[in-house]
Amino acid sequence: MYRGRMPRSKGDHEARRRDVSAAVWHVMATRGFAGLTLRAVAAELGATTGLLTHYFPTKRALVEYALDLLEQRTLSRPRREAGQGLAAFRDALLDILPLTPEAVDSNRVWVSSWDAALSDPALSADYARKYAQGRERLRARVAAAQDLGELPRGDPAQIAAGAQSFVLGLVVQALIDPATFTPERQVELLDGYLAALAGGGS
Amino acid sequence: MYRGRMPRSKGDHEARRRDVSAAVWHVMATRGFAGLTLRAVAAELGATTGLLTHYFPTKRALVEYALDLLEQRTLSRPRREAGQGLAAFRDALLDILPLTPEAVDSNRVWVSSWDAALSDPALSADYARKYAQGRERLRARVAAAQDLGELPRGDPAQIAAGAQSFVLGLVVQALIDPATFTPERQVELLDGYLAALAGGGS
DNA sequence: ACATTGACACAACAAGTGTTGTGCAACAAG
DNA sequence: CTTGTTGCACAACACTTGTTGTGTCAATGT
Repeated sequence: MYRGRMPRSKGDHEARRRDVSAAVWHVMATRGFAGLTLRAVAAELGATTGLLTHYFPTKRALVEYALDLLEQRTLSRPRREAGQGLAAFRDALLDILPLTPEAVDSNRVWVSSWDAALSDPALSADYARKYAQGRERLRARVAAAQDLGELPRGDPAQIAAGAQSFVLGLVVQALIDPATFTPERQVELLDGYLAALAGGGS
Repeated sequence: MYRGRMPRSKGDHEARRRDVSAAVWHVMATRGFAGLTLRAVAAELGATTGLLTHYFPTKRALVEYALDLLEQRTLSRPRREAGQGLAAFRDALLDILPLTPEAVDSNRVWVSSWDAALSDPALSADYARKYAQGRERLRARVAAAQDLGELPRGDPAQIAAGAQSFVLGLVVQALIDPATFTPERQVELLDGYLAALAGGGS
């Protein structure tokens, strides 16, 4: 006996894949990477596992697609771009922090996936590449700020790497202890860091 | 038919529990939290799952014991204590970084457990508490450095929180991309950070 | 109107999981 | 030597997991 819901019309294959991926995203954000099971995703979607295997041959393919989509969405999200030089550098760092609920979810997924990434050399290398790209973007902004005289001279790549570490650690702290690391506190800490970089005023 | 190995003599119950926990530790460091299975631990130990259930009623108890032991061992490990003031602050931060293979393993286990911690409010609160303790210890060292005039005035708690974020992010980067973030590079980045804190010299 | 095809539900599968129970060996106490 | 007790192997358990196959509905092309 068939008691399924009305299926989608044809032709929106890719759109449906994104729907599925969104469900994956939500399950990961709430239950963590370890709690990411096909049946949980299906339940989140109000469907069965048959739907999932229809759109993705294997679980790994599903997760990879979801992570790629997350990265792509992260890259194309609306960014702050209020200023130039040091302000632009600050904006880029603020964009990483979990200051909004959506950003919290994204970072949550991110951190959760580290466990799997550290056990899988291929994934690990992929992550290393993505972080290196992020560092390169930061480096360009550091150099621009230096040209404007807003940051002291010094290897911009090293400054970028340090700033990336700083916000990355801040992300982790904010996720684990959101009560202490409120959005205001995060911004405060970041500004303190930038002030120290700029030259040590109080 | 019984073909078991020679069992230990009696009375070393707690010692055997630590052996088991060491195996847990190793499995977590190599296969990640997701790969931590009772049979994997048993195999690592050259035993069966029956041994594990003999010493621990449930898997959760086993993991909790292993994590507690990790924390305890981390707290009681030999620490650098070369100097005072800013040097002591630096030493405390260096102690966190994965500069040695053992420290890499410890941090590896740590990062792996974040996934589970973020999905479990109780664990999450526990981690938040531990991090807060670490911050408090750092705060004391910051204050001491300020008293010596080696660090400029400013809220020592905020400086400690920032430094903790910095090293924490550096830990993650070093684990994911050890080729880029070699021990020397890590120390270099940390010293750059401290130099910026101290007042912005190149 | 009919055939085809895409979109799923549903059930079953093998493999792996944590857990439980039974039983044997070695030690310790009487 | 007997008798308990500890330390563990071994096997079976109920369950969850990813995966596969089959069947049925709705949409589409002809």
